[in-house]
Formats: sequence, C-alpha cells, structure tokens
Amino acid sequence: MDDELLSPCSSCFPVSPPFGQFEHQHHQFIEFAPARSRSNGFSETSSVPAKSEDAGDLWPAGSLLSPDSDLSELPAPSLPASTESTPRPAAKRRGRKPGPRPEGPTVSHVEAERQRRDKLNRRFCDLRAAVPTVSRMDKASLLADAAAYIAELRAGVARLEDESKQAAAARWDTRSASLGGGGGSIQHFPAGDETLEVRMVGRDAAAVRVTTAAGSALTLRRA
Amino acid sequence: MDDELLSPCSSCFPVSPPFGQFEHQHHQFIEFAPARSRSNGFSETSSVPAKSEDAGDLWPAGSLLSPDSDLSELPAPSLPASTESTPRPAAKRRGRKPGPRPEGPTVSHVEAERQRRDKLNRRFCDLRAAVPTVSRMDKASLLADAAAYIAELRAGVARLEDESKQAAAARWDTRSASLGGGGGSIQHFPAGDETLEVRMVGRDAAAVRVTTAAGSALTLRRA
DNA sequence: AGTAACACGTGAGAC
DNA sequence: TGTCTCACGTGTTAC
Repeated sequence: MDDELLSPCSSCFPVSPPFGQFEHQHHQFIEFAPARSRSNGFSETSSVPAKSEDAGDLWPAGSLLSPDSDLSELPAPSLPASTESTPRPAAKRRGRKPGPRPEGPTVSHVEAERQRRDKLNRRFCDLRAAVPTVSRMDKASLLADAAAYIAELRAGVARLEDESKQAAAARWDTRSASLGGGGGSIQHFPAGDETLEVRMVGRDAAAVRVTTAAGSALTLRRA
Repeated sequence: MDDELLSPCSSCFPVSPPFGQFEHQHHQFIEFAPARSRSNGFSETSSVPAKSEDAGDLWPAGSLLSPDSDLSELPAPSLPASTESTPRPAAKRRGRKPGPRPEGPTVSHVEAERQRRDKLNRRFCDLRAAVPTVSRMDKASLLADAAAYIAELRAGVARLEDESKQAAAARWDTRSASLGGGGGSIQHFPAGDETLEVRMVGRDAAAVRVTTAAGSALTLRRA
C-alpha cells in the first residue's frame, strides 16, 4: 500500500526514457530529453533557501522520497534486444564478425547499466530530500552536506539525551543543590525489589520516581 | 589547525594514481592497481557488523573523515599534457589529423574527469564513515542507508527535544504556554474540590501536583 | 579563450 | 552460465 511502483521519483532525475531501438547513434536527443535542461527545472524540494548565487548547475530533484526504489531490482522490464530482429537490417554484414562477441550480452549490458545509473540517481534524490540544507546542487556537495548533517544530528542527539538524562536525574541527585535545596527531603518507600521515591517540589507539587526490576506502568492513586 | 590537508582519505577509494603518459592503452594495470581487488581491502571503518551474506562487492572505504576534501578543487596539480611532446613518438602520423580537434582539450578533460570521480568517491567514503549501519557495500545502498539514518536521527531528535521540553516545563508554570505543548499528556484526577495532576517526566519519573482547598497531606500508593 | 558537471557506453571483475 | 557493480574515457552542456 505504501509502495506503489508507479511514480517512484518522477521528474526527479534523468531516469532515461525507454529509449527505442537505435543502439549507438551517439545519443543526441536522449540527452536533453529527460531533464538535461540544466536550468532550474525543479519546483520545490524541501526547505532549501534557493541560494542561487553560484548554484547554476543543478540536477532536477523534484519529488519526495521514492518508495525504497527497489522496484528497479527486477531484471529488465522492457528489454528490446534478445537475439531477435537485428536492429540494423541493412548491411547484412557478410564479412567478418564485428568483434569477439557478435552482439549477445552487449546490448543488454547498456540497459542494465542504465538501470543501475537510474537507481543510483533516485537514491541521490532521496538523500537530497532528507538533507534540509544543501549548499550546492551537485552530487559531491550533496554527499558532503549529508555527512555534515549526520554529524550535526548525532551531536544534537548526544547533547539532548545527555541533558535530558541529567535533567531527569538531577532531581534525585543528592549533590544537586539547585532543585530541592536540602538533600534530606527524599522519602523512600521500598517494597520488595521496587522502590518509590517522593520528593516535594515547591508547596503543591511532588516529584515521584518508581524503580522496579522490569518496566511496569506507574499508576498512582489517592489514599 | 584541526584540519590538516595531508592524508585526506588515504587508501580509502581508488583515487587513481598519477597515471603516467599512456593515454588510452585501455587501462589494465591502473585498474587493479589502486584498490580494485574487490575483496575486503579495508581495515575497519566503524561498527559495521560485517554482514557477509551477500555483500561481496565493496569499495575499499577505510579511513575517517577527509578534511573537507576540497583540496582537489584546485585545477590540476600534475597535468602532463599541454601541447608539448606528443605522447606517442612512434607513428609520426603523416596523414590527416586524427579529428576535428588535434589534441587540445581532450587530454585535459580525462584528467579533470578523473579528479571529479576521485572527489566524488572521497565524499562517498566520508558519508560511509558517518553512517554507522550500512547494509551492503555498494553506493546505492549507502545512499539509501544514509537517508534512512538521517530520518531516524531526526525522529530521535524530535522525540528527545520534545520530552526534554516537557521535562523542562514540568515545573507547572501556569502562565508559560510552552507547558501545554501537546497538552494531552497531563492526566487529571478530579476528586470533589481537589485535583491531582500527574505528568510523566522521562521514563521512570513523574511530576505530581495536588490542588485542594485546604492543605491536605499527599499520600500516594502504587496500584 | 576555459572549467565544472553530467550521462552515456564499454571493458572488466566478482559473485 | 548470467547478473551486478565499478572505473574509465568521451561527448555535451552550462557557466
């Protein structure tokens, strides 16, 4: 349900249209055809502030996360060449063969390589959607920004969970004088392997901590 | 001071050795020479659990973060070809010229392209060092894992700073609007003219406030 | 003039 | 056997 196989990353990257039957006519149309216009052909990707001072070169990158993009893992949806009707009927090629291999796995190879390139470009697009701040639009800068963003996020997570742990445990730390002031106002209620600690905070508020062997829900009841 | 420009990502990626003067002898030595051995040529990158069930293909990826890797931004450190001593002394090429362009910007182009590839591979290596869990070793999987890891980190940051905000606002400041936030996490237990409010702070701590007309003792019991 | 970035096809290697 | 991934060189386009 969540991963439709249509519109994976439409108009996001070149993704090479089916590309009919001319085999090496030296790609002139198929180049600008996909999205090679190279001039700001994307709508809006995320919160990139459109830093257009130097970012003249950019790849389209328009859509959202493609659904895992693993649908291109299947061998070949439309592989036209398979030892059937040679693409060039003219020139029966009566002389020697064109090379060591007649034309077997060569024409399939370019298609596989094309699919591999498309998959990699989709992954680039996905990563670009995941990184909020991309300095420039080329792939190398995207990789660098992704690595920097990951480092920044990890630092943020470390800082946050550290200060969260400190803030959570600061009420029970005896030497932390900022909270309760005195250290003797904690009341312990040990019950078997569980303990219930209650500390008054202010006049009408109390902090309660229950510690148990296994994780158990904390339910309180007036008595 | 913190970023030396030597040893950027040594033995991390192919990075194509200087590559003397043969221009298109069809790369046979230069291929396995860098690191193309394709069989686990890296030491230890991070905490990858060596999932060797299918990951037979991997790129070296050995070192740590390269210091921004922008040292390869300079035009060309050792560009051997510049209209001086044609690379192939034999075959004086007395006939027609080899093409529309004699040999001007062609030999420089391959070097620029090589540097571009190396820079991109260094960025891949840096990103690979930043992502702790990489399922497989190919580039597409690395990009997917990086995007997934970024999403996971962002979710963790959101959760952490949310509960940090809750823990910080758990002093029951009535006028601070930031306390409510979601507003739904406070549980009220009205009992006549008294109310008991319980808010979870962290995982094993709760803040409790009881409001009553007259001062009454607060006794809690596990249920 | 000239650099930078991209997609393409192709040979090669590892499963 | 075929499939997959990669690096390479080349043509092209936009600054």
